[in-house]
Amino acid sequence: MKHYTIKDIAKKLNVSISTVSRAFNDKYDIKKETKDLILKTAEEMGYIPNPMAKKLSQKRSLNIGVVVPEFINEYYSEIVIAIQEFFRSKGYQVLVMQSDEDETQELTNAQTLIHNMVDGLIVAPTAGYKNMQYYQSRIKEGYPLVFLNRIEESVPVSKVVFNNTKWSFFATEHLIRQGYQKIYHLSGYKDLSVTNERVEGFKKAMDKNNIQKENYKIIETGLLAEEGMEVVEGLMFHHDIPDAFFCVNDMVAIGVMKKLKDNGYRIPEDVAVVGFTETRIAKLIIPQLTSVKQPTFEMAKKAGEILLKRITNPSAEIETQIFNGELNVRKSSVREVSN
Amino acid sequence: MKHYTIKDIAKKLNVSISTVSRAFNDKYDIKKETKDLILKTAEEMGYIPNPMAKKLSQKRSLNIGVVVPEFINEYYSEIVIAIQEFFRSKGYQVLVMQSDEDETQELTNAQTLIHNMVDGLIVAPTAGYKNMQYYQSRIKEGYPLVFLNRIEESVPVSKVVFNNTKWSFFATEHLIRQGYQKIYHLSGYKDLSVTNERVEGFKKAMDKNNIQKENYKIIETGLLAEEGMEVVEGLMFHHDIPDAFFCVNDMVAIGVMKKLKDNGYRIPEDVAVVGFTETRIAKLIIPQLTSVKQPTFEMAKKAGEILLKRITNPSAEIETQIFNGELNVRKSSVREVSN
DNA sequence: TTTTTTGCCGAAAACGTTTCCGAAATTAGT
DNA sequence: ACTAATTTCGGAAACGTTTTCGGCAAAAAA
Repeated sequence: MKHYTIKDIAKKLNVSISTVSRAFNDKYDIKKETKDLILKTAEEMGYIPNPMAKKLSQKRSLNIGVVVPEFINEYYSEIVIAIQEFFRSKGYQVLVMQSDEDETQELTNAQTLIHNMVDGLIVAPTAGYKNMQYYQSRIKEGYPLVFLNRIEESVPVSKVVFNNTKWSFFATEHLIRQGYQKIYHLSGYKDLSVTNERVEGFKKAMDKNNIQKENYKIIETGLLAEEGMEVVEGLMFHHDIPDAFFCVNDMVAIGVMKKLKDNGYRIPEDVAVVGFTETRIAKLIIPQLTSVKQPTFEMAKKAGEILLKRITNPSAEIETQIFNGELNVRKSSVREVSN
Repeated sequence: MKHYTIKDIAKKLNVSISTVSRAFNDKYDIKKETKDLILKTAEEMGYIPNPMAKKLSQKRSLNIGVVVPEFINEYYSEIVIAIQEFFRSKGYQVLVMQSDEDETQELTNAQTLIHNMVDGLIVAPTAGYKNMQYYQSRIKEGYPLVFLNRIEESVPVSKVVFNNTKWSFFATEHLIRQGYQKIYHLSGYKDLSVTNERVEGFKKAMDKNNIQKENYKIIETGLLAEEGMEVVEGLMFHHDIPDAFFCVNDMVAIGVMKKLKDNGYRIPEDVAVVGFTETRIAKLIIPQLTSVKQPTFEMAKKAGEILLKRITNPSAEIETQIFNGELNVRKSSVREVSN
């Protein structure tokens, strides 16, 4: 009922508040018996330390901030869950804020968390990178910060990223090997590092296989299924449906598949579709969707580890971790009758 | 760089710290000019008030806690986003924690948030309700608390819920009207209020339409697609595939559809499938999935409103809000050729 | 002019901890 | 038994705010 404080315990036991404080933070000199006594009666009284006071005097909050662009697509949900799991075991609490793919919101989120004295921050930036100057300043002040997944090269900060170029390349080459000639890449927002990298991988595969420029296209879209559908609609109007679509994510791929099937195209016989950043739905849709799986859990955990290292040891050096994934080939992109 | 405090400003301007404090919280007597001067120089110095100190002395945090069972299914993601949006405009920050459908974790989450002095808490309980005693105690202490969506009847607390019984009834009747005779309900976890309510609605529809007990079944599952698939597999083994499946959510429905289609069943000609708590994928899958749409956004906002009212006016009375949705009929459950 | 009100502000206590510093009590060393 | 070292503890400052109380001017009322 009433919130007891350290003072109440001290009064009750006729000891000083410093002694009581010592009992809880066992790094100080205190007789074992008095410590036990204090802890016991504190327990009995139902004492709960006030975290605000603790943070105020300790200058740390045991809180970690996470800023993600969204968590409506399961990718960032998984990331957040993994980060929470990691930090929970270390005694930290993870506060999550989402930016709704809006740069201004992202800045507000980061500021709010920092002003709330989170001990460190993991940020998956949204497109645009207008906030880099702000992050730069925090970094200069020594604020523990780790960037995740969407990265501005110029900022000297620890980063955890996926090797988009490489796996985009693999996914594209897979399509080429299957015999699909004309391949269009639906590329997500531009100005986004992941997008640019995937475009790069796509182009590389085209170059390496000597596919001429008139036989591929890069079409900018968003991350939603509807946007994939719109693109296909536009292409149908111009009688310009290619042999294969390589999409920025599964949702767009599913939109593409939907529109194609609605219009009588057979997948994969007529048109192949490949996604990226595999989600659970890839295995459930018919035909099953080929996609690149990212090691979401491991990436999130690594980001946590780097941040924690940086928090406990302020002079820990900046590190960049690049992760690889796997291409899960499924029916949506194989011409032969196989799995 | 250096974090300035209220003292620094006071010293610089030769005023007292109380005057500076007054300048920021304009409810106190202070001359307009000095206030402006203080605010201006504070701005120049890049002063940021320390939230911990503020919370410590004000006894409130301007933080709101939200505990959800998971946010991997887009339902709770949307809920959280809507709650954040609501509170952000009121100057509150929303801290999110997820319980991974685990009661112990849920308790830890709620405790963590409360110990961190969130001004109020919105909880969507996980199955089991073992933590009700804890919540009871908080409520007795006057802690602002709103329950969302999964409710224990016995606890006297403000609640925001969806009318599961009613819409489960409607969805089931829709199947009956379409001429499907034998209908199985895949019901999610037992012990969960939403599950029980939907089962109730399902049974009501059966009763009202005089469908005999041997022509329907209620099968307990989880919330994942895989579990829907397993059920179908089991039923196929016993040559017991019904005319229609009414599923606890879209993911299970999709699992069911997948397994059925893989085994040559046509949907909806041979078997109909209906989901619940509509997600984006419902429109994208083929055939499109009939599902019950919940007013996620409005429900979340209402929960926020009730909580805020309770925070600003501690004697605000308990209220229960029951929401209705809509049944979006799509191809997966209509026999006639229509849209 | 004297008294009362008003406007503005400073001093200081309070919020609940941690932690430095020194003192008392105990133990060890000779 | 006397000094030295060690253990254990209390006092008090500090963290950065808010807020109560009261004081002193200036303005208003008498």
